[in-house]
Amino acid sequence: MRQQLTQNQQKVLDYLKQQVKDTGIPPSLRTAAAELDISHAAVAQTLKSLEDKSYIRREGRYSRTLYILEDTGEIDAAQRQKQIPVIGRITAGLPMYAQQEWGGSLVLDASVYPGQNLFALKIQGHSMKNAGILDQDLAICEPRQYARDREIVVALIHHEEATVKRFFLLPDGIELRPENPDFTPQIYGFDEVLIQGKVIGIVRGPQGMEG
Amino acid sequence: MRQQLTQNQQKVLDYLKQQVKDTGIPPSLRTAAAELDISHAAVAQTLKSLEDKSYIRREGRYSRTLYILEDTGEIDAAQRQKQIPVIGRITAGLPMYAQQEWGGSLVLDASVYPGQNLFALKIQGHSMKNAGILDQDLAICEPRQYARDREIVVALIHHEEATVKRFFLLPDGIELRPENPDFTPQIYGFDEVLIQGKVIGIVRGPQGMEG
DNA sequence: ATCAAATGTCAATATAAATGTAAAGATTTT
DNA sequence: AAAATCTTTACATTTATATTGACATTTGAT
Repeated sequence: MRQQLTQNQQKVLDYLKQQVKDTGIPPSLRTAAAELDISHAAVAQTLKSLEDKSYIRREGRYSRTLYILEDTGEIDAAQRQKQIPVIGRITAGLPMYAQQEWGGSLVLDASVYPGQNLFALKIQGHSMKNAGILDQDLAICEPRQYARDREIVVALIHHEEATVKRFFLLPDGIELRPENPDFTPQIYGFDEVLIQGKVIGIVRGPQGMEG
Repeated sequence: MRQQLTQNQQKVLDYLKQQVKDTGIPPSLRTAAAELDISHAAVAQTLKSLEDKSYIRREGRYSRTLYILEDTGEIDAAQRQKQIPVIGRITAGLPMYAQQEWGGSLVLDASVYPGQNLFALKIQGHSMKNAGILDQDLAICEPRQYARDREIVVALIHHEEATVKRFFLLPDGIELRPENPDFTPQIYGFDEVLIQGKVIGIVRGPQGMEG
């Protein structure tokens, strides 16, 4: 939902719309200023406000182009919102119970991530780098007690160490394979690994983009 | 556990929540006062009580920001949600902001992605694989006409081709470097490249996890 | 290509409107 | 009695609006 406009901002926007409709091109600052009976710099400031509020868009530093954005009328945002818990960080050695600790919650788009009882897990380490999963990413997970071959899963090893790896079913056990040549695949017996969920997505924020 | 609210405090809090849900921003004291049919100072006093009981949080001495808190102490999900447009294809000639090119919108967590006028761009291809950016990912971008060295940016080449690459400023031009040995860095003159934004995050859905 | 005109930007400053704060005291609720 | 609520009024701060002038860039005519 766009922020509401002040009276003045609405007036300027109306004028812009009218001009574009009449002449096909937006007016210059000084033309608009003369018409609205204010200074050109005042117009520039109001345009800045309009852009901040997403009613118009401009580009370049000295470009004269200006686009008027229509309301997309997308009223379904509230319905598409989904809130999921972020499970506390997974440090090797910590028992799973400790991971129930509150790591906050995350709002995401329900149309991108369908499913119920999803949870998020903060990735620690670079073992899945080649699968496009980096340190500090949030892995969006769907709870699951089983896994299919080649799926990326959250697995609990020896009931204490949780990890995100690619899953392979072997005749006599389970292989958890990292996606990074610096790490080696590990093979476990069926009773050593508990599948906790399947990774269905990734959310990476600004901090994660800096590495 | 938070202290219980009085009837009046609950009423004011409900009103605040409704406003945030409807308009996206909390009302001013006097707007709320008019709506609740009391004086603005009365509203201020109730807000004080609500803050003491940790149902809301405000900051600064004269700041207008107000956060509605969940019982976990986090900012309310409705207030954290942000809707941004998804840029579909970038077609020759047309600017990104030509609304017809929008491919819908995306809901995301404002506390993860701060900033105004963010937009999302669907990644095409594997050229940024080693930066953890895969085909079909949604790159969350902050609009910017410039870039600093080593930042990952959205660049428009020859006014028609939009691409996501790592940016390097050379003495006599711009290098756009892929993060994938199968691709080669490209060097352009200053007038061949338009920076459109900086990539501040990634959202990957279930489809993107299958490759 | 060159140059003048038109245009957009920026900074400093000023003013008005909107908004938040505080104090003092009255009324109501618990 | 104590706490919560309310009103009025004065004041402080922020935000929106406006002006002026110097400057950078683009446009268009020559």
